[in-house]
Amino acid sequence: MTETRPLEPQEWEFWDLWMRAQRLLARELERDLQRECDVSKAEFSMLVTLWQAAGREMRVGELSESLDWDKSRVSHQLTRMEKRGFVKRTKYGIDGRRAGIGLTTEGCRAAQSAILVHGGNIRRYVLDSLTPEQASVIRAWSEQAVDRLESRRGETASDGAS
Amino acid sequence: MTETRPLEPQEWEFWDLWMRAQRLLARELERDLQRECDVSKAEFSMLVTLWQAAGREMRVGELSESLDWDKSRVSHQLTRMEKRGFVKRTKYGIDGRRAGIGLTTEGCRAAQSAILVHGGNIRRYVLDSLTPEQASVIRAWSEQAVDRLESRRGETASDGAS
DNA sequence: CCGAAAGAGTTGACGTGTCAACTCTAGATT
DNA sequence: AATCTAGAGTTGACACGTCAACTCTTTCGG
Repeated sequence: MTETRPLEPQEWEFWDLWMRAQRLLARELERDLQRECDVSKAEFSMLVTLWQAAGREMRVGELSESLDWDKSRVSHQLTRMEKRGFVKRTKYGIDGRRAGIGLTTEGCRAAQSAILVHGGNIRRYVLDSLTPEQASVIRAWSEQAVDRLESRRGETASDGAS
Repeated sequence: MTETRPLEPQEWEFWDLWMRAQRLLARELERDLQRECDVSKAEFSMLVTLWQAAGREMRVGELSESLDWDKSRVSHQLTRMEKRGFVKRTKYGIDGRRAGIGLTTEGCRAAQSAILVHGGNIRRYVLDSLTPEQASVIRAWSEQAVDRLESRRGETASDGAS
């Protein structure tokens, strides 16, 4: 019933342009982060999340929730970052509970510097060049999109808004 | 040097929201494409590009240019898609020239169906829910960003050796 | 107490993406 | 003509992401 006619050329062009802008921007930001801090985007996300936990150890499940990453993705990333010396898995007590995750000193250092540098890049590449109107439209669109897409996940779950 | 003060909390929040919207949207679109057409995003891009070449064979270099992908990325993707039977590398004549790339019958079929389905999803998930004002602001921002980022590509030449 | 089910985390296989090193040919240099 | 070099394409190593299968502990039902 849903007539699936192909996109009009100008629709494709619009979509293509938009996606290209996102891709180029993401590429530029990630390259700079890598070059200036020797930290990848995935590492950055992980570092920020652990950094925000302010020294407290986090469980894999919390990281997964907070980053909106698959648990297995978190685990793989932790393995890589453990090798790099950014994080450590610390076993819980004798009760056999699984690992808590914490930043190493090296991880803290990297997190601080990366947050500063990356924040600066975001400001320079993006925020500074947005007109107030653009910013407000983009914010509105983002809210709209996130609402729609996140509600889709829990379909039958509680409304969440309390 | 530009003073690199950390982003204000509301700036982070804005950036975070925007990125989350992009991420959720991309995830949703890719999942649907995968589920409905059994075609990944990378495969889709490749299929579309070859499809637009209207049966004509393309060289790896042209694909690389047209997709804005690294040549090695193109080559790896071709290898995978050759295994799936979507594309074939056809050797040029006896002059030893390298491969030309073409869609197989199977590839054509997949391209047609994926373009239809994916286009429909883009329309439903995105285009239909954009107000004209949002669309025009997003288009303007995208143009602005693409201009700035694409012009930057030439000038980041590796200096050092004068 | 024993065993099934549930929850947390890990692992392996594989597709994707990047970087650097490599092969092969063609055209330029001498 | 012999070689050097530039361009095209491939390959291997490794980081990133996803999916399904697995381990281990806790918990719940008999």
